[in-house]
Amino acid sequence: MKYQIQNQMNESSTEEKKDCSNEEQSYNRKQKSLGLLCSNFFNLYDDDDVEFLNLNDAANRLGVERRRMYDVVNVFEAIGVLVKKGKAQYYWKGLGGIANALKEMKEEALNDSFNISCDDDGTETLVDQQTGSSSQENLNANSRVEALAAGSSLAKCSSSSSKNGGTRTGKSLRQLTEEFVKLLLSSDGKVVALDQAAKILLTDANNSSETRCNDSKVRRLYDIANVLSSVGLIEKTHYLNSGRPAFKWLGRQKETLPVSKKRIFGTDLTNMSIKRNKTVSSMNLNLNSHNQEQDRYDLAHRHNPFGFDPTKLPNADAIVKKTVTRSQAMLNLASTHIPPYRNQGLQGLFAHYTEAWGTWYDEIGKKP
DNA sequence: TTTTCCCGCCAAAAA
DNA sequence: TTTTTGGCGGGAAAA
Repeated sequence: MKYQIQNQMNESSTEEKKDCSNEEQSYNRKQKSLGLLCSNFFNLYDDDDVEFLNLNDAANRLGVERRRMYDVVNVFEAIGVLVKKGKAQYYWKGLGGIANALKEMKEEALNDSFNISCDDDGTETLVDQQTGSSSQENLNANSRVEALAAGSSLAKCSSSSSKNGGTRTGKSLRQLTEEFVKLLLSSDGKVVALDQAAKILLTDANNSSETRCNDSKVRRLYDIANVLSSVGLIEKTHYLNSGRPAFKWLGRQKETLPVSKKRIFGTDLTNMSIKRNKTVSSMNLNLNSHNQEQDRYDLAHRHNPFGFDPTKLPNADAIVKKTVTRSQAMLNLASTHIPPYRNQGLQGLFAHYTEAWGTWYDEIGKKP
């Protein structure tokens, strides 16, 4: 997924660099997506050396307005990727911070009154943890999730709690993210439909006629889902055989992927600053700020999916030789051991990495 | 047509 | 007061 997004952006950004000098640029919503922003965020900061980041700096480097950073940052905070340290200052925990956050959220979710469990024979059981009784029944997913909502603290807190103690009405994106994650954790790996999640998380017990309000807040669920999906915690799917959008919890599967610590598969880190209904000529594009050094960097990296050109490094021959030997070993490993990813996208991603590495290896091997 | 979700207004909160 | 934060919903792209 990460690769697809990066690559998609890379292709489009390259195209745009070709075109923007003399043609009107059409708006492409995918280039501005929160998911892409998240991927770029990780590519930019998910490095062992990064401890703190400044929101303004991040916005500049990622080429987005600061408002969009808040959308991402709040979700990242909820899942433990970031910790706010001060005004526009955040401590970067990265993927490593997700485990603890999930552990805490799982514990909180388990403390809810109802939980969905699955017996050895696959029969789903709705358990009332307060009475200890259980009733096996052929509950469909809707009724089970609704029952979960009725008995869980999710429903209770959704109507009244305000984690930040603020007086703003509604629920913060961070809070909504936490509750969404808890709901998914409670789903025990089962698919949760978007509208069900909305019903559970967004229904206000104090206001029974908030359909319009919830319509608005469903947008927030889309935002959250896109970020979580980008990080690899959830997978977007469809609910049963209907076309309704739904989400499946993947957990931290993505951490098994070869996540690069360097900028990869792209020459641009920024989301394109092309706005709806506007053309490039009217925009103050970050692309225009590319200096010659940046262009050289882009050129050097354009066909190198691994973010560096070993032939330009000191003692390049030795390094290339070492790299080639290592890459051959990795290729051998990859060809004999393909991780059994549950999700086809990840399987495909692994295959794509292998293929990309092989192609690059061949090119490097041909260099004199 | 409906679904998805980017965009930016503007008010609350913080400095 | 100014600046930062982020709720919110319009409306356009995508399906």
